[in-house]
Formats: sequence, C-alpha cells, structure tokens
Amino acid sequence: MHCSCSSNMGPLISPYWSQMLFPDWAYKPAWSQGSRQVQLWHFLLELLGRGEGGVITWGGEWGEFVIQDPERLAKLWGERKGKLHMNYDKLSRALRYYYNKRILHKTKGKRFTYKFNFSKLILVNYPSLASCHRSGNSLPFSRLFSEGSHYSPPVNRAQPSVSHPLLLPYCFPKSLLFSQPNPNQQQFPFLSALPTSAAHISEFLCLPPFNSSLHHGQNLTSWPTKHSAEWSFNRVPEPSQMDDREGQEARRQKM
DNA sequence: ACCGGAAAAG
DNA sequence: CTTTTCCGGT
Repeated sequence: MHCSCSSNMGPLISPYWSQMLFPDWAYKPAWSQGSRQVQLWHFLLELLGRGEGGVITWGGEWGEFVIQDPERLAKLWGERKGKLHMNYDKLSRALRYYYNKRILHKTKGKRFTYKFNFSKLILVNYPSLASCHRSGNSLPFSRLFSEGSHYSPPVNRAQPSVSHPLLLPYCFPKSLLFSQPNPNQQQFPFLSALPTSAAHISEFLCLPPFNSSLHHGQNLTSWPTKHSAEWSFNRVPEPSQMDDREGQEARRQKM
C-alpha cells in the first residue's frame, strides 16, 4: 500500500492513493478534524487528473471544469465516502460551500461548469506559502496559475481530457519551504502533470520526492510520515482569520 | 439548474 | 471542521 517509488516517500493513505496527484502530507493532517478524510476537491482534481471516464473534464478556461455526468460523478463520490444515496443535488451543495472559501466558483451561464481558484486552494492548504508571498517573494503558484500564457484551452472535446496542465506542489520538504523561498527565481519542485495520456500520470507519481537539483544542500532526509504534529503550521486558517496574515504568522514558527 | 439556510452527521 | 441531508426559493 505504499508508493513503492521512493524510500523516503511517506506512506500513502491507501492503495487507492497511489494514483493520487498529491503526496500523503498534502492531505488533511492527522491532527485536524476529519483527518484522512478525502475532500471533495481532492476527489475532483483526482478525476480530472486521471481524465478517465469523461465524467468530469477540464473546461475552456484555466481551472474550469465541466461535470459531464453529474449523477455518475455523485455516485462515484458517494462510493468513495460510503454515502450510498449521494446525488448531484447534494454534491453540488458541497461545491457551493466552496464558494465562500474561494476555492471554487461557478461559471455562470455554463451548465455544470465550475472553476477552481488554484491560488486560493493552495493558499488555504499550504498557508506557509503565504508567507513567501507576503515577504515580497513571488508566490510560484499564483504566478504560474495566473499567467496562463502557455495554456491554450482545449477546443474540442474529442481530445483526451487531460489537456489541462496540473501544476501542483509535489514535494515540499519543510526546510526548503521555510529557508529561502525562491531566491533566484528558482523553480519549486512542481508536479507538472502534462500527460498526453492518463497512463503517464503514474510515472509522475513515481518520481522521487525531490530531485538533486533542488536539494539546496539542505537536510532533506525523510518525510515526516509519523509526526504529523510537525506539520501543524499547515493549519487551515479560521474563516474569520482568512485574511489575517499575522495570525498565520503567529502560527507558523511551529516548525 | 442553481442558490444558500438550517440542522445533523461523523 | 467538512460535508450530508433536506428543502424553500430564484
């Protein structure tokens, strides 16, 4: 049930997650409520990343996706969560709760079409990176996500649905995260999933957590697999403190 | 279809 | 906490 790719790769949650676009630590840490519980946006990104089935596909804009088969998507989601009676009405309610969190918003006028706010998604789930942003350094995510100059929308649906480049932070050893964030416009180790076919994703997943060019001579020894407390800086901000940067600051020196 | 309140679940 | 469930309203 491990990703047998790399020795210093943390154990994944279940066999299923070996297909995951995120490493173990990217999920809800053990200390948080509902830990180890799949979140809906995880699930959506996963399906989108795999590009299987055509239940859900990327849309015409960056981050936009179209639910091609709402009820089937709900069914799949229900299976994952053990909710036998899941349907699109209820699933979409969960999606609507993302509006306030700015994780997602609706593309009005387009049926079953929503749009991810990747920057927010990552900021919420990796608030540590917000400090990079605040301290004047460019946040690699938002740069990459907002530029979008390289992204040309898939015009026809006949194309394999994985045409959306998924740029996700694949592995952030915390030492790398907190020492010098991107001093020389250096790239963070993204998982850049630009697969021509879904099969290639598994290859991405088996990349070592970080390659040698990114070591920075830091002590990148192992993943914090057991001691999730070390990752408590990764706490999701309270809704009332969503924009309280100082609050995050205060929470941050835990590492 | 889509929205968001309310409550309850886990 | 994040949904799940239900539902009245556009």
